[in-house]
Amino acid sequence: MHYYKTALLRSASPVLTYSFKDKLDSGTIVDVPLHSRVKRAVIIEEVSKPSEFETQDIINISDEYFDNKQLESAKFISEYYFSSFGEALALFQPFKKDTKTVSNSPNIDESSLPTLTQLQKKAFEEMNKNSISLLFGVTGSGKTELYIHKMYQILKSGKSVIMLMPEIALTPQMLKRLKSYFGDMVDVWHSKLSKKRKDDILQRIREGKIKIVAGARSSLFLPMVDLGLIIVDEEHDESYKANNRPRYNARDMAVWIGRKFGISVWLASATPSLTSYLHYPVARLKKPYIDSKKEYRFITGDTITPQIISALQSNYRRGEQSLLFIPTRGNFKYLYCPQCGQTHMCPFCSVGMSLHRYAKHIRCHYCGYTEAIPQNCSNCGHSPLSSNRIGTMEATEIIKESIEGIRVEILDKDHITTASKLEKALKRIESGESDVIVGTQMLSKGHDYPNITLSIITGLDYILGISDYKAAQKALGLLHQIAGRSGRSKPATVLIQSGKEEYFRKYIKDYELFLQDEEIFAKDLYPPFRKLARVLIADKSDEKASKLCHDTAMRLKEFQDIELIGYGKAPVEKIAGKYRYTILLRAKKRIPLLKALYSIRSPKVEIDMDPVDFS
DNA sequence: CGGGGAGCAAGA
DNA sequence: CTTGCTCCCCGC
Repeated sequence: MHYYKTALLRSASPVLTYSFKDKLDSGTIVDVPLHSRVKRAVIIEEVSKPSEFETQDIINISDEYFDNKQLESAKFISEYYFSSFGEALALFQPFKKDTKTVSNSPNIDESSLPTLTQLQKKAFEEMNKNSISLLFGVTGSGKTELYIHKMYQILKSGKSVIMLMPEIALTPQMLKRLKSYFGDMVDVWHSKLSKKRKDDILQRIREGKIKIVAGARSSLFLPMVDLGLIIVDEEHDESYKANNRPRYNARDMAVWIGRKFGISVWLASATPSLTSYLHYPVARLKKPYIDSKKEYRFITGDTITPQIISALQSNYRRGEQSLLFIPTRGNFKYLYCPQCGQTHMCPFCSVGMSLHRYAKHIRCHYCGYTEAIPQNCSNCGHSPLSSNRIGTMEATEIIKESIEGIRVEILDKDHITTASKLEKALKRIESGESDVIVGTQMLSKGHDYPNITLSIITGLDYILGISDYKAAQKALGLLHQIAGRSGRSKPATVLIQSGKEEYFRKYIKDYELFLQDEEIFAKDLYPPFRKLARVLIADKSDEKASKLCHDTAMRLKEFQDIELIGYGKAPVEKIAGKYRYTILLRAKKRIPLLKALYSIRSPKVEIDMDPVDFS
């Protein structure tokens, strides 16, 4: 009889030991009995007969298995991101035994590939010098052409490609474009595909027929035959971080997998994260494809002002298309100065403090420091401070009331719920059936709107003031991404609603200059110079949660080489009837941080490594 | 995760 | 003392 440690798929339980008459390989997926039910589990390793308990027999051996790379990656995820082995393995799509694979290098005519400009060629060579590198290319500089050339190169060597994109940037446009070069060797992958579609795609991936997958973060775990390249498009995007267990970051995992298994990794963005900018060799791609004229003008106010309406109106009369950006209305309000754009900052964390009007205070989401609601701006003394925010619906109503006959397209999470809705909306925009596009962050991700001649960005000071160390990166990123959506074919105006003209003007033309200043801000405080971890505690009993939070924080306080930034009520105090508390930790090195976190590990606390969401 | 035993409250 | 229900432990 043989004995095996097995991980129960999707289960938070630790690995359990089962027996079987034959020798089994690590990674084999089997059925095991548990509590008189049948569970899917994965063979981890053979062990000697356990003495403390009677083992049960494995019921069935499936023809599916995880390969060694998947096992190793899952092990890392479970250890670094604090999940069970079974939860981490459940991220992966298994291989199937006896699958016949076609491992040919496909026949593509190199001359059919898009021609690269001199600048693109130079960036391409630069990118190929290292196995992991960052393509820092402004919007419209033609990053996709470089992807296509690199994909061709990888395919020619008989290998395959995963291209990660933020879910909502996964447009039919991109797929169509890739298909025009690589035909049915390309397909998509995301969580909303039907079971049938997924099975079909999986089979073709396993057979090696699909050599390029463009997909959301879960695509990283597909059973590609001989993976040679991972592209992470829009690498700065926070949606690469999973917000439930395992709380992995797909961008960071792409790099980990690349390093570990010798797979090339291309990170790419017009507005890269400070972390990637400082960590990886950078290839710059500066000049836009069509270098059209863009004029930046700053306007004041904090809602849809008459100035905005009149700008929209005159652009509409000229028969031109406009774009209006409105920040997503988040869970939190921020007090900011309508005069100078300043938000009240936490003296300890250098992040904006959020407004809790019912509790009559402002609070830092990192350390919990609170102050009475200030009456005057801490920067210029102006009073009163503002916390007004409007949504896409209200903005649309105002526009429609003010400008007769104007056709408005709304692009936000509430209106664009499916891929087909997005496709239809983009079609209406392209064909000129819409005069104004009103939208949230969704506007900034990957879509092209070739005819926009007026972009208006509202509420930028609100973004800059949110309680997040990346607030400035988000605000500047948005400005670059949205401004980059306009003036693709003709001169365009960008109206920026902000009291911080001097600040934003400095960085409009060059995001790299911003990153250099951001580096100074992050030193000694934030990633990549410091590691952050968040502990989340939730319980139906407020007292229990509060006590556990306090006790855990006290235990963490004892550790050397880690810093307890703060602990207490979470910014969102209650979800689904459970009271929420958080602890935020900072450390210079990951090892002492992980050590401390392992000591408090329990089913009652959730650990979030490298958090991006602090709510 | 999820079955089932412990432990406690209401019912007869 | 039975029945019902929640919580928490632990599974192999």
